[in-house]
Amino acid sequence: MEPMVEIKALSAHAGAAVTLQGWLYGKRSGGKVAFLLVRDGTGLCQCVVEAEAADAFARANELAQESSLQVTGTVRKDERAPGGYELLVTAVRPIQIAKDYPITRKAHGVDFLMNHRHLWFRTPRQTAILRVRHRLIRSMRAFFDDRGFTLVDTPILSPGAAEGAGTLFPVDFFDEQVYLAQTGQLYLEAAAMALGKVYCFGPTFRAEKSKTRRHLAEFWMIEPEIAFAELPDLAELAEAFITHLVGDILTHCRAELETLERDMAPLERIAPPFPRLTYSEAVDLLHSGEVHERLLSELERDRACLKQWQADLGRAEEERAAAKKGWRQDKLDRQILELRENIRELDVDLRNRPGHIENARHFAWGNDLGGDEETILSRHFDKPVIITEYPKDVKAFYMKPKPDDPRVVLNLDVIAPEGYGEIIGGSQREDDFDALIARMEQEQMDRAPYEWYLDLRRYGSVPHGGFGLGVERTVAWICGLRHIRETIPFPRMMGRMTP
RNA sequence: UCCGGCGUAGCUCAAUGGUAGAGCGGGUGACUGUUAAUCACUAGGUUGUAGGUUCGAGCCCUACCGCCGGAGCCA
Repeated sequence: MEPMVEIKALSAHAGAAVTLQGWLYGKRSGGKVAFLLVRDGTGLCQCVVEAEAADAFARANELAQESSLQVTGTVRKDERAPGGYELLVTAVRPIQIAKDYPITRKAHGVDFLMNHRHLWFRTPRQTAILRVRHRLIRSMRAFFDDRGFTLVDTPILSPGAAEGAGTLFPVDFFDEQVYLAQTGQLYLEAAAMALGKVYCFGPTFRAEKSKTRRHLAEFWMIEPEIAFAELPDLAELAEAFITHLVGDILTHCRAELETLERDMAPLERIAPPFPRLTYSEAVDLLHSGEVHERLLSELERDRACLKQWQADLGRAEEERAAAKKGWRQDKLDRQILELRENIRELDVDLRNRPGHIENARHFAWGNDLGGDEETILSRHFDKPVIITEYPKDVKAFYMKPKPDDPRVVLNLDVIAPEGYGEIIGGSQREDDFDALIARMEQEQMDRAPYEWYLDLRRYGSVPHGGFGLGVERTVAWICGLRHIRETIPFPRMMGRMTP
């Protein structure tokens, strides 16, 4: 038999007879010629079956969308073929004939697609996202591996613990109530005292009842932890880390980003130094006339934009009504759907916006920065923003207060550009035994389960810290996705457990 | 938990309170270098559920269920 070839390698076999195996992505057929669009996970290839190849032609006509098959033929360069190469078919071998494949090559709604997630990710857009995710994870691990970090796996089952117990998933562990981990951090601190620089990478679980485009109940997080590191070291590491990730995706996943129609210009700008401001400076910025003016002018601009879109929609609908059947109508349908969705979204946004602007202007020092504030701050810059030194009261017990201003802690958040929200959260940890237990008492925490953790402060405590980066939010940002649910093969979120 | 929006054919959507429709997909046939092909024919419905108002409800009212995304919380 002819050599089995992957579609991505077709160009190296021009003129040769080869066999492809894969699935039928689409088909156009007629009396004298059939075009099979075959995908194999590495690419798409148009396979031309002419009626003279009678057996192949007959079999080609039996195939429906997503049937599995092998096709043999001669590779040839052709301008008209997507990808530039096509296969002139001599034999078609169906493996299994699919019937009534539910996802057609037309528009579908989110709920329908989510219910068919197991099939949905066969489409070019979804496979592009999954490839970016893969490359991103590989880049993340390479970044730490190349800098002398050791991967340490932390447990997924963890004893209750006090911190935000309300947001954990309870699990029955031999009649004992334990929880799914929401971070590996405490264990990682122990590992850092053994190995110096460590990281963990794994799933993490949050039972927050959040149904937004930024939330998953189960997501993946990579967390470095470093002995002898202070807040500025962490900020520098986070900056280098993100720069590395974006650069790596831009070099290795251009085709995928093009498939996703991601505007790459904002990504090309990602380079050190990132803007850094303290929480207090961020609050001042929110209060500033400069920001207020900008928000108001953006509001005006977006209102004009809404009107423009509504006009576009009206025009498209008129044109749709007048259009003849066929691809022209099809294209208009797509435009209309997209416009409607954008309009609905912007309309809601515009109605909420004046309130947000007022909230920002009167934001009180001491509150945690919410999604709106983050968005406002991130829109003020065109790179990720590092915000440090939040009020102690809104942060976790293990964060080290700033020596000369104990109202705040030595923490950092990194806010992604373009409104994608917080992608990194971390801190320098409290390394002093007495200060740590004082804080735990303040929070009325039960000390017993933490004795092992306190040992780290008893035996050779050193300044240290780390952060966690959310994989899915980072994928969503880099790919420019509207929703985080597309960034993970099988999303787990409130109200969604299948498939 | 709160706020807002939406539930009509397998899918995406139409339908002044007055005979439930289109496109796609499925089926049958025709046609051919097609690009989410095209043309003709065809099958396909308890309008989310339960009440109510009305001569008459897909449309109005009430409750519930489901979905969407925003707040809170967070990566």
